[in-house]
Amino acid sequence: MKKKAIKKEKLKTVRPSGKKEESFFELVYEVARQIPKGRVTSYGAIAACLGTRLSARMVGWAMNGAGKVKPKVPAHRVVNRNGMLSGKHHFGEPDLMQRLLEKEGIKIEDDTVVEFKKLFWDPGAALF
DNA sequence: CTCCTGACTCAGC
DNA sequence: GGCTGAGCCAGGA
Repeated sequence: MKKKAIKKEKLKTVRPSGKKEESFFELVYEVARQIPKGRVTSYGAIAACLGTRLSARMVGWAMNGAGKVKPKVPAHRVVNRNGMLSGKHHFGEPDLMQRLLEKEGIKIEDDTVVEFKKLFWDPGAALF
């Protein structure tokens, strides 16, 4: 297990050379799709993985079309930094997101992922 | 073309 | 210790 060594990492300009001009959205989609089942991540983590943790908003915004793109993006595995299901209201039904997570073995309490810290999946460590 | 909002996060008060 | 403001990028009116 790796400790949280990502304290003040330098903002490395992650420029996927070779890849096409993938917009922030597509990058977010790709990362979100890499989330293993039974694991969750935060918007900031994805944003930070892309190099811009300040654009965490865009991550959430990108999720706006998560269920529209193909393959479908497991946006329900993406929560805010506190582990709270901030986007549950955008799944059509507020209980849908929680149900999906519980189906994967993730316990949800008070709209928050239990042991979120433990189930937290770091895209930066997993992909790189 | 311009303005604003939006599923976040950090820093400041 | 809680709330507010500012920053990010992209899409919609």
